[in-house]
Amino acid sequence: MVTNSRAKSVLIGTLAERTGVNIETIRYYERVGLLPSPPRSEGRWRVYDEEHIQLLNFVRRSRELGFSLDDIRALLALVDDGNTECGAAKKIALRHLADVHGKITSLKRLERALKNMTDACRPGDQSSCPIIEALNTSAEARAS
Amino acid sequence: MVTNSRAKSVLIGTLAERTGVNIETIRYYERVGLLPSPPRSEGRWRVYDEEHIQLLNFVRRSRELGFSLDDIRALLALVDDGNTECGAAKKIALRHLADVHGKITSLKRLERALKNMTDACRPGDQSSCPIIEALNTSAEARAS
DNA sequence: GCTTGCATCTGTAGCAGCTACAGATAGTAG
DNA sequence: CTACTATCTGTAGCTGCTACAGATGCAAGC
Repeated sequence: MVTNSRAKSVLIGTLAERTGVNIETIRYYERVGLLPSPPRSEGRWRVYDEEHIQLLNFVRRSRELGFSLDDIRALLALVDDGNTECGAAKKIALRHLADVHGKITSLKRLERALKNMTDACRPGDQSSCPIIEALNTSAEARAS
Repeated sequence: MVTNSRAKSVLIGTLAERTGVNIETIRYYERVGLLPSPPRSEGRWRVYDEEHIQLLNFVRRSRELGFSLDDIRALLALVDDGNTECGAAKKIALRHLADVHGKITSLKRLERALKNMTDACRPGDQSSCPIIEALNTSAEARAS
């Protein structure tokens, strides 16, 4: 028994509300092939159903985890293929994890350097600004 | 005694080499008002001197520390004013530091979430992929 | 039927911070 | 004079949206 008649369909505004994704962003995702083009009403309005909502939620959560649109396309392709074998998905996630880890490492380095600079700077206490000094001094000079 | 004659001037290619900044990037910085327009040769080629090299090095190091071009513009304005009082520079640096710190915090959260996902995923070990599951499951469901 | 008022439509441009290319000159070495 | 390289300008592309303008769609009230 097909339950088509019970699948309540919604317009883009409702989809946006339900998923917390901006309307313009939804259209953007469709344009770049991340979401399928939904059927249109007589007046050419996009009409979405439950499946679209699930799909967009998947995309939103992936974005919240920082996956690139390319990664998400790949993950969605795996889902579409009914691929339950984890290998490919794990590979994508691990690569992303390594990327995030690398970003954290370099941001921490940055944080330390900035903290050193700002700690050295005590306004009113001296005549020259160590921040400006640091930026004016060559890396080689600072290393020595 | 003016030592103008001893200031060796260089073309953009040499400036790029000396500072490690891409030629196109140098022209871009000039276009967006980060660097002053240098004098031109007869044939309309940009001619730089020592001061330009110093300036571009300042910009490069600031970029390496993650300052935005807007921040760098502000820092350069302080230098130009001969402002040796640290207050303004420190404010800029502290704001940036807070920004970096915030980024680290949210990336760490991300890292943990990703690690949980990938740890749960043992390819070949089970029938459904926990990564895909996680992305398919609503945040509310996961929280409960 | 007609108007009001909102939702949605398409297409385009903007954000940061570059990077890359095409096609035109400038300058130099042989 | 010819090659060859350097530089020039102007424009478009990258990621992931976001914001507009101007044109329609559509339901409700009068």
